[in-house]
Amino acid sequence: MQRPRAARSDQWRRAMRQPPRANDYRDCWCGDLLPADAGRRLRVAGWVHRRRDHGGLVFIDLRDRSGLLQLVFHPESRAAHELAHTLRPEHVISAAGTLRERDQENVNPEMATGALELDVSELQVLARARTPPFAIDEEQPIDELTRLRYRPLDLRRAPAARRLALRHELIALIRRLLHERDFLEVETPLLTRSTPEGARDFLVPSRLARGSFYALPQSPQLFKQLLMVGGIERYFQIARCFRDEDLRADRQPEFTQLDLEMAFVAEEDVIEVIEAVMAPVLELGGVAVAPPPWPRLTHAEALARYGSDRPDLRYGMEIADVSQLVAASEFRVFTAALQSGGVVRAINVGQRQLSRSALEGLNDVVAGSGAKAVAPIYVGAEGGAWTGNLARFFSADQVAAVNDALSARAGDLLLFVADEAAAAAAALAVLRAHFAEHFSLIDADAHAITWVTGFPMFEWSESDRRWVSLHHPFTAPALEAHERALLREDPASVRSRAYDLVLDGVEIGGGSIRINDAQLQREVFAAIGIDEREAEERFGFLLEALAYGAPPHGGIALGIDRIVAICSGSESIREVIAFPKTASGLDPLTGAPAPVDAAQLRELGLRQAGA
RNA sequence: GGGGGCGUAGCUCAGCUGGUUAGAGCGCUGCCCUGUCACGGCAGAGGUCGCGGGUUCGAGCCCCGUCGCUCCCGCCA
Repeated sequence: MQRPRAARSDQWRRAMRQPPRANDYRDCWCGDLLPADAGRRLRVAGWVHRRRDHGGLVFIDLRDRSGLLQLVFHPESRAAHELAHTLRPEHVISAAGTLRERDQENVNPEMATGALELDVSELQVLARARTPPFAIDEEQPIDELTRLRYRPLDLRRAPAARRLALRHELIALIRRLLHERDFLEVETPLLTRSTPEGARDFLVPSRLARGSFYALPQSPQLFKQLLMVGGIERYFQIARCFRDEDLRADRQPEFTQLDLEMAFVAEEDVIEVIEAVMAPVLELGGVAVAPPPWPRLTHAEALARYGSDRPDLRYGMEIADVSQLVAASEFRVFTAALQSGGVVRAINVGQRQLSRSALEGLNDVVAGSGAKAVAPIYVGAEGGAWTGNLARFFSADQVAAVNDALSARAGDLLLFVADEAAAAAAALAVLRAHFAEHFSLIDADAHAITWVTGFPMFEWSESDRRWVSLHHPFTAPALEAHERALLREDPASVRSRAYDLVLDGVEIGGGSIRINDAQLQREVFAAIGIDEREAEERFGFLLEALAYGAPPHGGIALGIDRIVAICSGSESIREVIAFPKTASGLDPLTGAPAPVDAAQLRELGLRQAGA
């Protein structure tokens, strides 16, 4: 097998801003030394990155966070030279000597300090290292389980260190920009009470109140609203959030949000702040998006044109609704779907020839979306007439109208889905994503960001047999005071004042204008089946706070992990979290979660069920 | 909860249609080497083929189960 060439450049490492305080270990960083430093007598410390032992001369590449520096051991410095033979990768050493400029022919142009080397006269081994389970000095991909099991070693590798450094830079910028805009960073409790709506809570048993439990927060939502009532006016937090649900590449049981809330604001105020903060953050992260103001799509528009409420705008193939255009056709699949209240929608895949089996395979591609089938039609060369065995069901006028709606040209492949609106949208969204991937339509450097607004306030939950909040129950409805009866009478018609931020088809944040009136909050609770008593019991503290003069307020939460993942080109947010968990919620490093002593359980008043 | 992919040396992988003693590169150990920078040379060690069961004269390979990793659906306001 061809062995991938190890990265030889350590240029990515950021220059350290100031030298370390000189002590017994070191007085300089490795990676920052310049030719002007040649001649200095200095001491460096770090890990043995690589060793090249010639028997006579010994070369060591020494690594610290700032980068690499070559150490040379000459036989003349006998003690150091002898000790140098015993060095192995990842041993921790401190070395003192004279920094020299290398002879011209010995310069390594691929190394930031490649024109320099430290002529070592004194070597101290601070710690020996076992042979690491994988090489630190290569970029070769290692099985993720192994990396997590040995995460401290993995973090020594350049890609992991680079991602953590980027994460820090982005968060530091966020803090600075929000500080400049008069936001206060306020911490909120991690031990709080369980709330009924939303994700499953992680519970923490109470020792002092036996039989009762804290919950880890799914987000600081309620606390930030209380901070608004408390007159903080502009709050933010880099907040850890916890949700006990099944995991994905972009979901961890604990994750980090930029949580933010503002008083006396409407949608535009929150959006303006986020654009002002996130534009420079994305720029620093190397993600080039259009300058603000960023585009807005309504929820309905996003579903109609892209089939998804988090549309990926990096590629075209917009969906067109052709229901009216084919209603009079002879094609029973279409007309039957329309008669039962469904829709016929299509995308134009462009000049693509797919084999018969590939076309049939599309049915499998959309299978998970609930739609039954995909009907492919090719646009022929002659005047846009359709080819294939479905063509005969459509009149020339119908063909022309559909071609027009899809901007179809000769040779284009059109894909139709006839189904209930939601299933059709989902299927076409899957097809868009499938072809974007399959035909490599997405330029690695291309990014597209958009707001999605105008969400429905509620959606019907078939499993719970009730309306549930699409965003959360504290989101304000887009209703005038005299329209409030709609919350009871026609919940489906009510829009909320929520907004999502979508980058490259990933929901990176969402927020809303909140309810600041206790009575309206009660009515919204009632609409989702939380009666007066339950509302008082679970959310009494919120209702009480709202009753004491709550300013109009709203905010947003942005997924820091997802943002850093996109900025660093990571497939999974695990890559941008120092100590992540596996897809089954385990930490291979610590072994968490783990059983506890019976005594610990007793103290908490807990007993294991069964057994 | 459901579906797909993966699991062979410390790491990354190969292993044909089921057939002799399971291989490679890197790493590791020992020796040699004074200008290397993925140093080089010589020699060597290293395997519960994830685990359990089954089929077979014979299983790394086929079947069943199970565990782990991973992706997706459900779920995640």
